[in-house]
Amino acid sequence: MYSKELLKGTLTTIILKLLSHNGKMYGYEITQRVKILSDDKILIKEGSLYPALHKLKDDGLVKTDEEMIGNRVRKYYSLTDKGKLSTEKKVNELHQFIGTLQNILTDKPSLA
Amino acid sequence: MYSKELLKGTLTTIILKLLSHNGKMYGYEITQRVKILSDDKILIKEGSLYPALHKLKDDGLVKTDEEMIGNRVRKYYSLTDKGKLSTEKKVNELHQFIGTLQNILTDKPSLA
DNA sequence: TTGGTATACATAGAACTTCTACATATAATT
DNA sequence: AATTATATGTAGAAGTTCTATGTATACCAA
Repeated sequence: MYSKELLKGTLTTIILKLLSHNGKMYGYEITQRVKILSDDKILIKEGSLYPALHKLKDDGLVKTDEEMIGNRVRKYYSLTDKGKLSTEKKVNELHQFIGTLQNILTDKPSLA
Repeated sequence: MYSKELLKGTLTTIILKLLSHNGKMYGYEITQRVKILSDDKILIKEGSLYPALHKLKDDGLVKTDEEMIGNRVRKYYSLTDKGKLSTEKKVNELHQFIGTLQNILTDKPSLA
């Protein structure tokens, strides 16, 4: 399990990227997918996930549709067009940030 | 300039790594070094840097010594033994986190 | 049938980091 | 004389994620 602080700033991008890759997902599914992809090192809590999803919806980046699974409602999230554009930008930015971080961790100028 | 949130959780590790690499540095020097290493994309503000440095000192990871430069005091920061151990751990953790992030951004399981 | 675990969504309030904005002061440049 | 760069620092705001809790269904084992 990573230090909690590391995830800050990346959670939204992670969620968007997973939705982009998988079309539509529901909340619990996202937590499980991240758990698997991170080899159990990133465990997203409900208190992190749902506020993040609600904010994405408020911002118009994702939309929801509900399906009945047996007796209960499952809420699927998927990207809007605006969300698709935003995902691309955020993923690019994160890739660049990772590159910059690696420069710093080796203390080499970016130009090298 | 990156979205501000991305830096969260990595600033302390960046500071420690720079101190590890350079022996001793003063605050302003750290901001300038990060500016160069990040190609102007990470601009650490005083309000971020000094609280972070003070916390590192409170936690015993860095120590300070002051030098007179002309009429003014310059405060140099350097790693304690505890700080050196901590730096190694944090840098390793950050490298692993970056690897995990890259897996997620390509949506591949860690084991692959 | 009781208890525990997994699934599934959600909120309130705490904790933490970084930011904006401000304050202070010297040195160098225009 | 005014501005910019150097240099350290604090107060309070903003933002994200976490802990803890609540609700409910489904499944399995004892």
